[in-house]
Amino acid sequence: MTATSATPEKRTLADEAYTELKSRVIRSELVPGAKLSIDGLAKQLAFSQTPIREALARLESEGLLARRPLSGYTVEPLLSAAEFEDLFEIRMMLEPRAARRAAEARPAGLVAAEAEALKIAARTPGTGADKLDFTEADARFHDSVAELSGSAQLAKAIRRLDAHLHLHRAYIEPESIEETEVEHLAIADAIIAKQPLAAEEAMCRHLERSQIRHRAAFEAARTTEPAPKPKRAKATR
Amino acid sequence: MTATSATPEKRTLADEAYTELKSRVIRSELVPGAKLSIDGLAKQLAFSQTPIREALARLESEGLLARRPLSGYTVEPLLSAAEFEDLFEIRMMLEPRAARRAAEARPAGLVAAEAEALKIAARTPGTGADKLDFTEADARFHDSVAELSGSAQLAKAIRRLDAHLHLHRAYIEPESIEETEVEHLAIADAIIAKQPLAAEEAMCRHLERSQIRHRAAFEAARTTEPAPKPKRAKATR
DNA sequence: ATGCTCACAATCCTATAGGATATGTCGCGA
DNA sequence: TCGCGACATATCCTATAGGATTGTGAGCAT
Repeated sequence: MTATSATPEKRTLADEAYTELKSRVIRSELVPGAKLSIDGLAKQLAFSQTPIREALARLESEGLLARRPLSGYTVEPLLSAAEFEDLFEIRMMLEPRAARRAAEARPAGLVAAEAEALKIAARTPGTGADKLDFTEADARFHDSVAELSGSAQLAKAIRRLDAHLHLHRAYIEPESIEETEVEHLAIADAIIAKQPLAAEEAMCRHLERSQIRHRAAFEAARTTEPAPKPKRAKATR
Repeated sequence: MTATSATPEKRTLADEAYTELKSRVIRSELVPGAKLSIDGLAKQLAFSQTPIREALARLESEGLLARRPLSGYTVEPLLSAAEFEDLFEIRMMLEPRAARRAAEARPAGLVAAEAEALKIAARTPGTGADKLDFTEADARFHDSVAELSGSAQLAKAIRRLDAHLHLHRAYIEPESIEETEVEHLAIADAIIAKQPLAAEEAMCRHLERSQIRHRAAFEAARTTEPAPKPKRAKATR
């Protein structure tokens, strides 16, 4: 879940199914409204129903899927235009504060390693990278800043917005990768230099520009596919 | 989930198990660190393992339980003092804004009904009510304000803080019920009167005072039971 | 007496089959 | 054309069995 997890944790089949299904939703292999059949997925992924059920339950509780009690799971729709704006409004409430707190006094011991890790996280994948790679790198950086805020609650709140998940479902502007990296580095530098106000300000500006960059792509995604209304959403067998 | 859901939705056994277990955690029948045995719970609740697993998966994804892959589920610890302060800091970022937006222009159609509902939600249970009733009433009011903000994203973010859940786990100051109601009514009046700044300010003050009220109880809870360290946490059979 | 190794029991995880119930569709009659 | 009832589908739930892993406790060596 966290980008900084270094433990080689044991992975159960339920975890496997969870990440696989989540990935499919994010990369739009499962479009909004699509129906998910439990034993269909079980056969397809080649393990039994139990781990599938657990994965679906988790995804539902995260808001990616909806469950209608005796009818099955379906994929939740994309963010509306209003929800998109709301999402960034909330990010503007939380993330600049996280950046500020990350730049404020912290135990000065492991700063060197942290600084290094942060600079690395700020980098975006170069040429030849997938769109998804870019989204994930961006998510990792924002997660890192949130973690460095020192507030587990704040980090959790930011993570649960699932901002990058929603953004990638809508689309990505690949030509903005370099801009993003510049802005990330500005934030990272301010944090490392322990300049709280500069970090807060840099995060603010980054979010504003990111919102503008994504808005275009988002509008495009909404208008090009205005809900084809398939009356029989084919179950993913 | 939402306090305003009026649909008589169908409830599966998994839902049943979910609410039952969540209730047990909130009312501290299941203390932090307690171990949850799957087939123990299945026998106790008298249905099979599958719905139990689904309920546990959901609770884990919400952060109430922790899962160690081949060892079972355990109840997550209470908020630490720092996390308690962080939680209120985040609430201060989100909830006053929600109150402001709720007071801003909304479609003027259903205002009468909404205003009535909000005033009702602002009331706290009178004498003879359980502590849990008070917590739930408080949660309902804050949820109502969040919903009235018109931003589904903001409402979701606030809801996912699970603020009242954490507070009730720690304890409640029953003598502060009247103060709470007064403050709630001030917020509700400002919203109904469409005074955004007043509503924001009232929510701010309410949160500040609420933080003070709960802090005492919270400190007490933390000091009176400083983790008894039971080396064999008894599984709830 | 202390520390280490091994075996046992408990528990979790997975897999599979089958019954009960609700949904959605199709066809029939008014 | 519209409403009603039966069928097929799909889901939810149950039950059970076997493989895998963790943690405990006994036994032995030092």
